Amino acid sequence: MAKIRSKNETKRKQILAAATILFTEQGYASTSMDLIAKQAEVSKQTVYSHFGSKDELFSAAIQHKCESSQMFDLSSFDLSDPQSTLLSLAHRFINVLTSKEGLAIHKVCAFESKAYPQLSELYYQAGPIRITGEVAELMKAFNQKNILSIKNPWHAALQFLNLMKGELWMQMEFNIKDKVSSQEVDDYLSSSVALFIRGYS
Amino acid sequence: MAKIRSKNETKRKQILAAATILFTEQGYASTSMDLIAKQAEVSKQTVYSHFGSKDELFSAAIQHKCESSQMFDLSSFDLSDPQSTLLSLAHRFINVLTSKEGLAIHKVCAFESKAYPQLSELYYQAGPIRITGEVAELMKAFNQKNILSIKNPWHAALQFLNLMKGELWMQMEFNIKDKVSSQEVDDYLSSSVALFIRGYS
DNA sequence: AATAAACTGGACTGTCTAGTTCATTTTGTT
DNA sequence: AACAAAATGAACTAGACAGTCCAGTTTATT
Repeated sequence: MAKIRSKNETKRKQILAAATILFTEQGYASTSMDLIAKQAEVSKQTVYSHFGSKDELFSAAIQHKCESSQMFDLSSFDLSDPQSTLLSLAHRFINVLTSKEGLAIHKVCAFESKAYPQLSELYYQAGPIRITGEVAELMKAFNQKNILSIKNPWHAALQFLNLMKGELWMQMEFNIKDKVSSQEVDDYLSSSVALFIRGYS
Repeated sequence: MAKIRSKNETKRKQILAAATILFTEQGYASTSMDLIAKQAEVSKQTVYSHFGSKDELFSAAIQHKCESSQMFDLSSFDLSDPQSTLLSLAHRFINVLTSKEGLAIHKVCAFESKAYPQLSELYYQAGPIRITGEVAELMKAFNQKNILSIKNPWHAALQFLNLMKGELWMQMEFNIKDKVSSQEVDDYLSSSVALFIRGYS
């Protein structure tokens, strides 16, 4: 007469959601289990019943975040006009990069990389590496159609993405606000796309 | 009959040194005042006598670090051969960037940028902005001597430095080791310098 | 309806830490 | 030598936090 009841999946999700927000916003050390329980509208005991310890919950939260990260879909890109294609890609990349969520998890994983190497590796693979890989595919396509002359698509993808980051990334990383107009960003991206295309013609 | 005695400057330096190491290695929250005192070989009370609180000590440590950061000296560069000049600059930049110290303070300032905006701004100005400014001067010189055609030296400096960062920076940020041989770094830097020069010829 | 597991809320333990207090010792200055 | 400020070390306060315990309540399954 097994009366096996499964734990409430909804509560698990609530806990994970609250933990993800709090951990990425405040980091591991400054986030208490009491606050997570409160934020998740669940008793502390339930938190411990679903996730055994603070460590486990932190890992689960970061992992969850990495798995649910949506990627670019680059299949619909028009290859014939590299200038506008790369410019629109650049804008989309910058948007993802400088989103509140994207920034927060990046910071936490970088900061806790000593204490949780496996987590930062996970994020690294699910985030930066995956995006670079997709852009590298695009670079390969540009090369195959003789639109650009790219010997090493991986390098080209890294170069492109890093070029686009520019100053904006650091400003976001350091929480420095409103010093650059969107006009300035547009100018920077345009000139960087132009540099990239000239360099690979 | 003033018997004014100044506090021991050596001890102040010891405290600051210990605090800088511990704060950058472990972050603000995970570093205790007791440990700092122990590491500095000084009593806890002396720490509080020199620096009023943990906050003040943290600020002083970051500020100290920013002030003592040594910069590039770009005056000795040979402008006539941009390829080799930029390549050697790239290598020096990468070395500074990926040094243990450089990484540690970068991470802490990024992570604590919400709690200590003035400190992250300080670091931002003393580090990234200062370096970019110096490289921008070099770009201006290249342009004035008609060696490269650079309209916006600041943009060009940002582009150059971000290009050079490439994958290595992220690997260091996330503590991912020994996946890239120095040969691979050399290749990446060479091809990036070439891209930059082709783009600005 | 009966049952057992999931959940709640609150109290509790042990540990850690920022900051204080104080009696004692060291040290620079006159 | 005498003085006073600086430094020590150890104990102390007060609060936070991870994790546990428990008595009572809800809820899914049989």
